[in-house]
Amino acid sequence: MAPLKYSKQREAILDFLKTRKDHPTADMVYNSLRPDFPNLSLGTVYRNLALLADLGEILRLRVGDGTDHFDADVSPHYHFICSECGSVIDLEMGNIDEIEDIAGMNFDGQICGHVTYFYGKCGACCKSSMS
Amino acid sequence: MAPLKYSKQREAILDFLKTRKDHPTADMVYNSLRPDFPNLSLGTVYRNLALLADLGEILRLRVGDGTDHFDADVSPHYHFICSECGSVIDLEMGNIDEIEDIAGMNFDGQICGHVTYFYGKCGACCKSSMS
DNA sequence: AATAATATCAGTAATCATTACTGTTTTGAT
DNA sequence: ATCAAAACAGTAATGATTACTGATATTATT
Repeated sequence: MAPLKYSKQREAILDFLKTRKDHPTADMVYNSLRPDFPNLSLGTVYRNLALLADLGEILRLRVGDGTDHFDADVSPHYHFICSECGSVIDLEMGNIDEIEDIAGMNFDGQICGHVTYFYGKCGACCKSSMS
Repeated sequence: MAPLKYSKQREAILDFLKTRKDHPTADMVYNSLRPDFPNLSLGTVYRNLALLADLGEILRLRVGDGTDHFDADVSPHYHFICSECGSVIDLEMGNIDEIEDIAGMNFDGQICGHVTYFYGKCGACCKSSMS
């Protein structure tokens, strides 16, 4: 209904996200692209991140630190958030979709998805806190 | 270091939360208490909810709808969020703590917690959408 | 019961992430 | 080359939350 037109800003935002494994926020994307796009608008970054997330080309991560993070890896996987440094890290783990079956056992609605974030102290923070 | 003093506003906020199973937001708490506390301040509600959450007397739920919900039931349990009506519903389900072990298998940090929210269509919305 | 110290309050202003608006520029089809 | 509309930059507005300020309430001490 609303044909999508090309924009080099959107392409740059998606390309940038694909080069990163650290799940940047909108503001990080904005600041990283500013050298190449001196008059890029923060609103453009937000609009395109929302659009790409709606299209399913990226993931929007609400990790609970007050600002959304984004991930160009849309394959099913989970995330860990370090309670100390705040970094968001991919987890390599087997699937746990059976938790939806467990959750649905005594529930009269339809469960069709879940989000899970793991918390704790990341490897780097573990090392640096050893005396 | 900072001795806690009694306040009837804080007591009322906690008491109110204990009467509810629908996980109200700060604004809902505020509006529900206004008849009894005509000059209650929204800031007071926010401050006390944050304080109670820090003390572990209530849970802060970041369900992803942009505004935090609160729960006076601090026993371990999970939540379902209806994608249609937005209601937050307690789930009665067995424990799934083994997902932390699964997540930790190929991870070099320490995992000490997780949050999981289940999404879908609640029982009421399922019924009302049947023609 | 009066006093003093300070936690808490009400009311308001400020902050921060995000979204909406407006007039201009780009895109893509004719 | 022309035109409709998608997208833009820049800015204003929104909404949830937090911080500030001077007044009030609570608690311990006299």
